[in-house]
Amino acid sequence: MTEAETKAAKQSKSQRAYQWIKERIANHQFTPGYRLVLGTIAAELGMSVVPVREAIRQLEAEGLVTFERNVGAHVAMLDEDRYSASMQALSLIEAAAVALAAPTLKPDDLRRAREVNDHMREILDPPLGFDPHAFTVLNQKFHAILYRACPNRRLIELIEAEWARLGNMRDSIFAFVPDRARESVREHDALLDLIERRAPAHEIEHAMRRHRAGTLQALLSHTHPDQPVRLPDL
Amino acid sequence: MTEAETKAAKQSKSQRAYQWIKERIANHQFTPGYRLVLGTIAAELGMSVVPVREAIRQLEAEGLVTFERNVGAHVAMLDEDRYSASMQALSLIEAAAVALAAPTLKPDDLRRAREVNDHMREILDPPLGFDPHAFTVLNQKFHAILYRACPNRRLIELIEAEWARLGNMRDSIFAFVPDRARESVREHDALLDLIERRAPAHEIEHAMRRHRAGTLQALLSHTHPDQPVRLPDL
DNA sequence: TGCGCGGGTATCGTATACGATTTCGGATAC
DNA sequence: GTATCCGAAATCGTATACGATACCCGCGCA
Repeated sequence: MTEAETKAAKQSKSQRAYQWIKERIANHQFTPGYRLVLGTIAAELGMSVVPVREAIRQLEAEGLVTFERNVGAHVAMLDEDRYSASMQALSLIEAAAVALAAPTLKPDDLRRAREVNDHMREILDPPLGFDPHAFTVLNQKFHAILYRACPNRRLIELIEAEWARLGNMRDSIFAFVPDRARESVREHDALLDLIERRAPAHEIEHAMRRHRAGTLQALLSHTHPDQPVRLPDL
Repeated sequence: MTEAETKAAKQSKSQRAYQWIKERIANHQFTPGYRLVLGTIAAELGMSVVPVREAIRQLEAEGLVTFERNVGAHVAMLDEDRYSASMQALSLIEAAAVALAAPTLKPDDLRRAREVNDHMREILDPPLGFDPHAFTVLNQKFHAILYRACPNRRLIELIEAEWARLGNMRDSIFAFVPDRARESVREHDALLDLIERRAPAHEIEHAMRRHRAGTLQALLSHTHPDQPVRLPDL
């Protein structure tokens, strides 16, 4: 038995189910609204329904899954209002985290962030067409470098939980609004400049809020081209 | 069968267990570190262990309970660092929520908030000694009036989840540091003034952050009188 | 043709049962 | 007297079983 197998065996089945389902949701193998049938999942994982139910309860508490008595579980579907609210919450929390992280960021972190952002810039105009998924992955990486340096662990947890909640739709934005990608890269540069020159925390926080809000705004104006700006901003 | 009973019967046992345990934690009937034995709770509630396990898993996901494989569940115990981090997160999120809520607060809301705060001031110097618990209840009420008006529902959810997480220790602060209560009442007044005169959002947000941070600071200096200020503030 | 109505099936909710793991106390050796 | 080991008791983890509920579909009736 390998080390990995030993470790896996040590994990409870309910934990395995939890991770398995969460992974599929993150992957988009289970898309919003998808029905999670206890028996089917249990069979697929070679376990009984009990651990699967527990896993689903946990996911429900995290907001990734909705659960209805005597009906079943579905991958959570965020309507537009909820999505906007969640995105704004993420924006506010992440901005604070990055502002707190800024003074502790090492030159090496900044260098890595710049590398990622340069890579993002490079794939903006590729020979074979823009790849929104690749861009999104890099974008996430860029943000993570910044907020993960935050000394407040709880904020990091909250950011990542919210990030997971938004999961699905979040990724599609650069597919819908490729112009926003270009703008994002510029804003990333500006943000790194602010951090590098040790700008005051409130400036960094503000820049970060505007950056996230801009992305949300872009998505909203795309889905409702007729409606005016309506972000209740801070 | 009464209406209430019908409704109760319609709820799943796992939901009842969830609420029952959560209530006890909020009550301090189950204090941090208290061991939650599945069988005992199940017997007390007249159900089997399965629903109780589910309930505990949900509470674990919310951070109110810790769970260790093959060992059992305990009411979550926050060490000081975690507590500070969580409190700071609450401070940041609530400040944003109140800043967003401020423009929408009706004169009636403000009047109610003032009433609560006046009540808090009254019980600062009572004939029979200061009652920190009563003060805490009013304090919570005061804060809730403000942040509940926030148009962003998700922020409200996050605030209340964090509030529940902090639950236990949070309440004891005014018992430890009664002077902070006096200061709190003054800050509440100042905050209401800002809101009433429609101060810019960032001023309200800042005042709110300082208010919460001040309370945390008071608690920290109380538990470590020798140590200097060390709040990584925004 | 359209609309209830009833029954069958899929799925959920929970109890019970039992093997697995940890914990704790006592016996034994030093 | 202290440390260590062993076994019993407590508790956890999960499978299985079965009643309860909701959903689907076809039938009868208007």
